[in-house]
Amino acid sequence: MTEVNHLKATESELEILQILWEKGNCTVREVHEILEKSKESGYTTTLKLMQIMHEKGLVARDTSAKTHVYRALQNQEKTQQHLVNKMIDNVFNGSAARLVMQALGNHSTSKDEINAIKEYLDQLSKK
Amino acid sequence: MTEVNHLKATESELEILQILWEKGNCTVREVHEILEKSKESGYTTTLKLMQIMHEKGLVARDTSAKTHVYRALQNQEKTQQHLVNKMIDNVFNGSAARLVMQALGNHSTSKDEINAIKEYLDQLSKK
DNA sequence: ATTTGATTACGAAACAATTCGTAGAACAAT
DNA sequence: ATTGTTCTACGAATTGTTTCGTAATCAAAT
Repeated sequence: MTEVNHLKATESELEILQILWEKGNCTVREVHEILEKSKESGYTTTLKLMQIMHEKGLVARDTSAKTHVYRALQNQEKTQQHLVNKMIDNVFNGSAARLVMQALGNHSTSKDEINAIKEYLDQLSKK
Repeated sequence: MTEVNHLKATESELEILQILWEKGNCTVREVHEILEKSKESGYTTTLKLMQIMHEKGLVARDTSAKTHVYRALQNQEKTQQHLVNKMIDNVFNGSAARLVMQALGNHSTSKDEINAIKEYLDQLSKK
């Protein structure tokens, strides 16, 4: 268990990681433009956040050109896993099943999604 | 849609709500003793937190005796729902299924739990 | 070459959350 | 009634996060 990771990202940092995971490589401006859609905040705020993330080792950046290019260093799955586990412990008293049902209950899920999950469960059962 | 709720609890406040949900009515000391097991912090810290939660309307308290007794005012399911939805949006790009699989993958789930979820899925399918 | 515009760097303000120390009230035990 | 213990109240320090203003740098356009 080499815990290389476990720099916990803040709420805002997660939003940015999110974008980097999806887009791959981004400039500050690109990130900022996406952020702007759902948020009110200035460009230098985004910049600062990404600089801090770099200090913390959450992202890497290429500074060879004037405009720096960032990419996520945190692994998406690991981060998701970590957050989900935390949530199960903190909010669902350790019951993954409860969280699952809660998640499926409201967040109207398509038949395809439901089937995908069923298959997944079958595989799990076999072990 | 009477939004009575939606005072968002902080991380620490959630831990306390958790305990109150499980135990029902608690004194500060009871809460603190449980908290202590997983956390390093003083009694007055817990007290202060619970006082703040009272100000915010997250908990009610009975002050008729010297030692006050607290209980949660936030509804557990609603709070869970809210947090899960937020997580699906923020961290799983809107896919509940992804969260579910992530949740089940690592957090070693018992056969009983898996079966419970399957049944639940069957019910969902029928609609 | 000068202006204009976009970029980074960075300090510091503003805000939020957590932690604790200390004082005083309540009460039980002596 | 005095002492010791447990409790609440509350201010204030500490720590963490987010926000922005300003200066410096660079490059493109005039």
